[in-house]
Amino acid sequence: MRGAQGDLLRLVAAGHAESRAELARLSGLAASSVSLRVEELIGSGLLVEEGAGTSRGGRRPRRLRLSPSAGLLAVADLGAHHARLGLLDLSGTPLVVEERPCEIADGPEATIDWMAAAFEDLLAAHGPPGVPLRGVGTGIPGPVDPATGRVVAPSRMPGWNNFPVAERLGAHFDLPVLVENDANLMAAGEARSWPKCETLMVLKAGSGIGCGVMVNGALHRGRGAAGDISHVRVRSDSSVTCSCGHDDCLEAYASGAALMSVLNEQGIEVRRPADVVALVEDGVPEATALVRNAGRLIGEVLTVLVNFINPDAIVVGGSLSPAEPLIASIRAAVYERCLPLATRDLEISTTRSGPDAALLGAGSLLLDAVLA
Amino acid sequence: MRGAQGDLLRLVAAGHAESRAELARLSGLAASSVSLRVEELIGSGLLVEEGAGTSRGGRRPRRLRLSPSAGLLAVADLGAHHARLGLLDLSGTPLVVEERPCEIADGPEATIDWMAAAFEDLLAAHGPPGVPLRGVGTGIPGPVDPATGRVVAPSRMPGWNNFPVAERLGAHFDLPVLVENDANLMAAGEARSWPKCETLMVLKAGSGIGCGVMVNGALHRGRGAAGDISHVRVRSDSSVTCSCGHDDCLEAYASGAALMSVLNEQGIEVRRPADVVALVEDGVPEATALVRNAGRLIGEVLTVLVNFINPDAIVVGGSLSPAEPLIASIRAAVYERCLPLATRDLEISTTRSGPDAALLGAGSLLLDAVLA
DNA sequence: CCATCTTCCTTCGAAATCGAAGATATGGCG
DNA sequence: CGCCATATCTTCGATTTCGAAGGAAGATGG
Repeated sequence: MRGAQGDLLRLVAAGHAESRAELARLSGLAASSVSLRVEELIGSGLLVEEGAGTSRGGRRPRRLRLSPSAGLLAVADLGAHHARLGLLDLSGTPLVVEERPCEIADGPEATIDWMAAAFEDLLAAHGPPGVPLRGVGTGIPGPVDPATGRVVAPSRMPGWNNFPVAERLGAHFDLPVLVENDANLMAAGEARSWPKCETLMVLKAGSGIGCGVMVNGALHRGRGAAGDISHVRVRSDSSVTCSCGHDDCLEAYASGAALMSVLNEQGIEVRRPADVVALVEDGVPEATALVRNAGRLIGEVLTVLVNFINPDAIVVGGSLSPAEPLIASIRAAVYERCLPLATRDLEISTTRSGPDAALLGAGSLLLDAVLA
Repeated sequence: MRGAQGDLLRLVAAGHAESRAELARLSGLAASSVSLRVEELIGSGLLVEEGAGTSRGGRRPRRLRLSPSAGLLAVADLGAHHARLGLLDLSGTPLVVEERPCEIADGPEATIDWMAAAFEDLLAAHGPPGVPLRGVGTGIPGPVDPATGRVVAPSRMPGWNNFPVAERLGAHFDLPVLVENDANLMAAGEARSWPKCETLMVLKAGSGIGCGVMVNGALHRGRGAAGDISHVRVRSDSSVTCSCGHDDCLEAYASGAALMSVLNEQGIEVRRPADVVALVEDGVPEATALVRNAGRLIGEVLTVLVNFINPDAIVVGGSLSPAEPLIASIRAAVYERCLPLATRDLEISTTRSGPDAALLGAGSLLLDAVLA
């Protein structure tokens, strides 16, 4: 997929362009060059022409789409006790998504080999015959060094520290490989659902607290830990020591794990963050109060970041996100304390991409590698 | 300066490239095309060949520089009671820099007209004859809407709210005009001195507290308030109401103005932030303690941002920055509390560009407009 | 001092890209 | 319905860009 043609494909795949004219506008190439290239791409079976779009006052554009047989991407999102796995076509549309149990504590070798086998599984069961796999990618619940594809100092992944995940996964497939933090993938996935938002913060509120940032339309990786807010010190009366060794980390008060441990101590049995959401929906006051407090603490941290980054939107996802009081108190804290200029057009809402956000994000980022 | 040629000029002007070979590497153009273009640019008097560079194991490169007669930029940095003004050549090198008294409280019309006159002044006195002015720009001690060039909701600039600064300045000069927040300009200026740092936080500690951010080599503007940290709530025993109406803003404790007011209450007379620095250098314990506390508070705020953005460096500038205890306690707070991954290669130090950082930044940003 | 390697830069035919003009298709309006 | 304005897409000659080959200048190492 040599240079300029890859650019055109990417624009179509990412949903930015649907016609030759749009491609010309967005790519900066002359309309005639675009036509030539598109003809070639159609000739080689990567693009297909599909009906006509709506007129904007003149001749209707001929819609372009990636051919469903252009290729497949196999993507995964690893959690502590289960993994979501999916196959996407090159435009990022899911063919299948499954959730399977999987213990990350089994260590990297076992988990990655299991993932490779699961991908083969999905391909055999759902892959249209003759359509080649073009890339594989996975999200990891911990920091990933963007340069090397290694996991770096994860807090809840025993045995994974410094493990070369990308390398191991690449040994199974001779293809472009993507390994990225799960919250970062969520951010990349949500970005497709927020086309007007150049800078976006995506909060993953589950048993941990993660956050991914898109700045100017691109994922901001920093040194691999960018977006981390879980070990920010929060204002609090009591004093709790976090697993990281510091006192009063956000994670120690507002993560799903923290909420669950408090509830369990109070004799209210919960096993997963979703159970907390259920309690809130049932109107159990202890749970509601806890969730509301968590939202306030998270919101106070976001306050600093909103003033600093001025995002266009804050998206809340993760297994705790369906709990209404969570987002309500995040909103309250942010709107109350941030600069008017920063909140004037700021939208704070729950995920538009749903539980597959990370898989979609993996697809989106993989495209860049596959169509390079 | 049509497209591709502008790109080449910009690479030379910004100091990224010094030879045809480097231009070819950085611009992505073929070496032969670069040679052609460079020949034209030399022909039209914008570039000059100047001696030979150092060999990297083969033939020595022929050094390229922007012609001193290619053009001038007039830039300013407005403060509350004075302004720095300068002329730069197109490679951003200052020809003159002057500081003149100037009351921003006189309102936008008077100030901007004064600035225009001062620019004419400088040109008459120091502009080489026949070299055209190619752009003007200024820094403003308040938020600027990047889209319109208007000042938005500034806290200490009576009469400036919503004033179209860029428009008024443009009325004096029919040229590209840049209006930008002063801390943002400082960030753009420092960035040239930190060539290996893709993402950079630049703190301006003066009578106020400002901050500018470069993300992936580009200034991050957000909605015009990006980088604002002055109204972050800090942990504190007492309770102070800030001018913004909220309690316990960083600015109310750690800004130069706040330090000065405390010192004056204690009967130690200070009029400018530099006086505070002098007291610290004289070993006056009240001043040192205050500055150290300010550094700690600032550092605690930076903690959150460092974890989130993972900058490559934090640069401290502004009139308070020469006070050693300030940066020492910022360092202490950040290194103590941030994630190891975020601080591993993080450099925290004082300005490399000195007091002209904002002027240099204005030049750097103006170039993009002038050579577009 | 000479062969060899590296890097810088230019030359020149091949290939890609452009842009102006025109062909095609559609909506709007009298 | 016919005409105009608008937008999409193609054709084709002019221009730009590329890339392979080679010349120029210096480093390296016998």
